[in-house]
Amino acid sequence: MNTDKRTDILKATLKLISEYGFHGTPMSKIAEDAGVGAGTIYRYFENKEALIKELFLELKREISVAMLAGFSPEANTAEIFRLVWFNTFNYCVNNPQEMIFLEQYHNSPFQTPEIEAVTMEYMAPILSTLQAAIEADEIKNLPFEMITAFVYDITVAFAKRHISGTLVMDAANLDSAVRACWDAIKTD
Amino acid sequence: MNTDKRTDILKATLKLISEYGFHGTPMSKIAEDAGVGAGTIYRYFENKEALIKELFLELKREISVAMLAGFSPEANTAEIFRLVWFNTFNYCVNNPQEMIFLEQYHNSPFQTPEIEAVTMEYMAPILSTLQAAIEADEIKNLPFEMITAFVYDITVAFAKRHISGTLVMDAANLDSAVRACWDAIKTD
DNA sequence: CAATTCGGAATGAACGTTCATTCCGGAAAT
DNA sequence: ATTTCCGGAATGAACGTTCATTCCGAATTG
Repeated sequence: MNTDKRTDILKATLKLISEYGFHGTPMSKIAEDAGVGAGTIYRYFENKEALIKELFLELKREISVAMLAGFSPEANTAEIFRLVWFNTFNYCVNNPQEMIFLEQYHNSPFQTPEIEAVTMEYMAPILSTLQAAIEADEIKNLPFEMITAFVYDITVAFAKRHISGTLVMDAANLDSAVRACWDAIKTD
Repeated sequence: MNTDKRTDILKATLKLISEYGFHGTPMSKIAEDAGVGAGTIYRYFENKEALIKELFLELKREISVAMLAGFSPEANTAEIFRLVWFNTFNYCVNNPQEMIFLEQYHNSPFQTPEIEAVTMEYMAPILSTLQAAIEADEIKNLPFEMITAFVYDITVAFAKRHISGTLVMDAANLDSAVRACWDAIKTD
């Protein structure tokens, strides 16, 4: 476990920032939690901002991979939708720290324009499938950025409520939720 | 304009925090921007955290009032939905600083459980109307916290994309968006 | 094989800066 | 005259970052 200090530092950063926020977690605490000296962090990351950004990019890649897990272009469109939707929801619920960090970063004044480009890059594999579904008149002709809202943003909103206990997403509620989102974008 | 220093301080706080974030805006800058001495802030607010919390509560009330503006229980359910949806979207687009601040606060580790209670309190007027629409089988029998996601969370997501230029919400896109959200919750 | 040298990884005390908050002399109001 | 309000310099704690030093395994030497 102590062979890769870089990983230890990233893990500590994720844990602390998801709980205490960016300004609530000093570098000294990160060092302590990671079991390294304060100066050691600067052997792996240029500064605090770079550390946070690298963590963000790593988690963005991780959640994107999770969202598209098991995706195959041949499947039925409705089934693809459910798959990706549940993938997203499950990642958030099973990785609350990661989700909280991502949302915090997303809503912080770091640099918004770059983020969307990264998202698009990771979602590329599914783009042509969506386009085909639109042409086959299975789903409405909506911009990709609008469709993502029904798979990502709203799913994260549900996951947040579930984690905070505001809205318990049991099997019935989950089914209602994914159905509603599908009704939003399907044709008819 | 200078009679109410409290308001000046809140305005400066909103402007600076929406641009630079919580830790990016020192009290000294807020004082400077509000045109008051640094110590004066502490005559109106106990400390920085209290100042930010009061601003949040004030904005939460403001956006809630805006969301329900023009609402009358007698109207058609679909029309009520469109009204509230557009109210929400327009508030966000016309008050980007307020929206950014609210989202930042919402995703910060201040105190999440209390926030939802405040939201519910302000949304109370529309609750019985929603319940009636469910009983009349006009909309699906979904928990209130699920319906809010299709009015608030997803609308904010669209507003964010619109402001950042990722997805220009012209008349056509707006209509598509509100239609999709309505399709999500309406009965077949 | 033992002793010595070497170099980069790791350390954490120290530094300079920034910040939230306090304090107090003076201005304004009553 | 007395009370209330205000400003901004002063304060001290906390922070990110640096850097002189230590540590340690591997390479080199005798």
